Amino acid sequence: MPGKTYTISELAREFGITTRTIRFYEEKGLISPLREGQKRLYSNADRVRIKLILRGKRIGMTLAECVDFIDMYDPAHNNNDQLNSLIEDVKQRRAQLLQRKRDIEDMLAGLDEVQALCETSLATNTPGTDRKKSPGQ
Amino acid sequence: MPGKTYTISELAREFGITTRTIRFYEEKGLISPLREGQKRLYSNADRVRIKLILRGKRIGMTLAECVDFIDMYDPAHNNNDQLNSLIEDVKQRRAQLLQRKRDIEDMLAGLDEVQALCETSLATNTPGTDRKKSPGQ
DNA sequence: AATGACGTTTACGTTAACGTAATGCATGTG
DNA sequence: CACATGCATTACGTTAACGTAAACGTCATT
Repeated sequence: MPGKTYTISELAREFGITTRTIRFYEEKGLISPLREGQKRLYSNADRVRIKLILRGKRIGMTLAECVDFIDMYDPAHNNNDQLNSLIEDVKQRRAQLLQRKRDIEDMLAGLDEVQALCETSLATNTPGTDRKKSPGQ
Repeated sequence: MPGKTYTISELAREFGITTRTIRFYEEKGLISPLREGQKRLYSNADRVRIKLILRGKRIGMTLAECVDFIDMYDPAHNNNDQLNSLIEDVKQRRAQLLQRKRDIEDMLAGLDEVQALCETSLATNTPGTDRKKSPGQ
């Protein structure tokens, strides 16, 4: 089985991005699809890389950071020195991610408060009718 | 008590950003410090806003999104219509944040795998000595 | 043969988020 | 007083991450 392949516009549709974006990622060395003549042919591995890139972007990573992150997965790390430095990288990234996770949890807590305030405000705001300025009680 | 105030460079140091950045945020209407003559005087409220901006940025929000987010907290929402639309906003943002939280958790899981691989690899990689290419077993 | 749907390359344009001078005022300090 | 330090304004420069337009190739329909 040769593995399913994708055209550029298939992937663009799937991920809700433009073909320009995909070509741009290639230009930047983020993906390297095969060619069938002139046309690009994307493997499932390419597809996954794009997915990882978009995931990274959602949490505020630059494309360069995304690459770094993705590169951790492929086994180009032979000797102990490289492995050790990779482990250091992993530690750093984990710390960063945990910070961001805290950020998100704080913001979620903030949203909870806002929503609670809104709802009690709605409840006391002349419930039922809601005309003009709601005259002072 | 008039409340503590800060100079621009105090805040810059505290947050590890440049004064240029702080002035830029003002230029964009993200903060509006008082003036003492020519000099800017930052209140604690200003300080908190900066903190919130930086938190937003860490998880990949644009400055505009940060403003939107921060604005949710101040009670400029009077009538029911505004409150309801605010609640809608909150819902959307919560969904987005939850997505990003999932993204982060997935990435953390990925890091766990990578680290595990590294460590087993280190363990079997001729433990103790580590010279040249470690001849095939 | 023309139309349209897809693909390609090349190249200039755009926006966000600052960086980096250059220049000037005010204040303290040896 | 000369000089350094801190803050200010004005304005041009820069980088990332694409957008957008032009101009062309290739099939399958019509």
